Amino acid sequence: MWSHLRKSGIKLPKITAKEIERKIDPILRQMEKAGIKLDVKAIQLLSKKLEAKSQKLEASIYKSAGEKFNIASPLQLAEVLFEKLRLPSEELKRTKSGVSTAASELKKVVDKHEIIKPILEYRELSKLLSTYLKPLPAMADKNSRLHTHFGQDTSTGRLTSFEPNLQNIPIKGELGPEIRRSFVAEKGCKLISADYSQIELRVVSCLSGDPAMMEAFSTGQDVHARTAAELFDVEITEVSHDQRRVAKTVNFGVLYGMSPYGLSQALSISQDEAAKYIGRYFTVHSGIKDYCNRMIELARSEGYVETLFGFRRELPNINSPHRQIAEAEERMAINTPVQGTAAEILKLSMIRLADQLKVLNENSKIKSQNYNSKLKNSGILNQVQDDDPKNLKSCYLKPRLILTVHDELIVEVPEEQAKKIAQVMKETMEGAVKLCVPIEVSVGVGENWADTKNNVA
DNA sequence: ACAATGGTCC
DNA sequence: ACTCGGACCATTGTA
Repeated sequence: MWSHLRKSGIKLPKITAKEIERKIDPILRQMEKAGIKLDVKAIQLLSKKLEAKSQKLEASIYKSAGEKFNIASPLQLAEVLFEKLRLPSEELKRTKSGVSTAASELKKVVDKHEIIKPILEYRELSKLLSTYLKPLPAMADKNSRLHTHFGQDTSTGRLTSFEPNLQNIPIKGELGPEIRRSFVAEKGCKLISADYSQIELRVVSCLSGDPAMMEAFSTGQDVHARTAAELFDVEITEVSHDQRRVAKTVNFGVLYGMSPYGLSQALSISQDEAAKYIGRYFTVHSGIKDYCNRMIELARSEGYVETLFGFRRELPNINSPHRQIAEAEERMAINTPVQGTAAEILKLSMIRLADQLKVLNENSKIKSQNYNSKLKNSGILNQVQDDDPKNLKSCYLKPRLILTVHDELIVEVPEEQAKKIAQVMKETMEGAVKLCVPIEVSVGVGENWADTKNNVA
């Protein structure tokens, strides 16, 4: 499907999607076994703090409402807000059971009543408490490590994480970093996080061959700023925060097969205005537009689309007479090759990195003698990671992959090796595939997951 | 046990 | 009326 790209500066490892799946499997099992350490004390402290705050909010909500009710029930909440308190609901979305109480809707009436703000805040805290703060400590093993399970059966080739899902740990807001601070490195070790910068946009620029977008990446521009410059017809240096935000949303929208409605919702603007942006975007980026049309046509005639490495997704309903069903699959036809190829690049980099780490371990000058003294000094003989206590020596202070979050890899390494391995990760990931544009990876080292984001290695 | 609703991540 | 890709999980409320 992509053989025509071979002449466009792209160079691919001789490997198929199936082989990638086969090779990634033992790596995933090793990562599951290794797990990631949770600072149980810290997370329980945070939990207590937020619980107290949550109760105060609860009381304040009951007071504003003039009655007690179940805030977690959309049904009861809607009744209180839109019947008892008579808040205007005309502008808000409906669900099957009545007016939607989704945060995106409640925000529209936040100025109409004092009760809305505490509700939104209460919701946020409830979410964090019930999904992360309370359950995670209970799932940690005797060494405080969390062992997720990685799944490989998705429609685009992405990996999943479950029981617990460690791919949706909060990062946004004030509390996100607080929570991520509880994901820590073992004593004497560091976490290194390396993530691909705008990998999906780079992939689509390459799959489409769109000259403007390729140029943006090839010359190291801020791609969202550039898009903003194009959309608003200003110099790239004169782009405002807001213009860049809009452009960023449009860029993401492209990957999802955006419609004027979807974009209007995402940006809280009118559909007309959204349609203007889309029109302008596709005028400047006709290569992207052609890509979208090509994928839809391909799916219509062949019944499937493929990623760069040949992962196939069937789209049996793309010729459905039901517009809504057909259009949904059209968006999949656009998105799957992009998301799927990005996933393959990440998996390829995992395979390469696992090899690199193995070599590094075998050549390591830190031999068993040093291990022994290190172990004694650090006093952690009884809290290391491997299931088999007899293997303690060989696995402590051994760099290993422990987590992946779609465009990010996290390893845990002895601190004295952190700098070196951070560099290895960056090079390995950036060189995993040669696209027609450069691939950039940012790396950070820290004692915990949050700190890896502040520290450029 | 299951659908609906809502929310977290990339 | 509906509408932007891919996941997992908690809670409510009904069957």
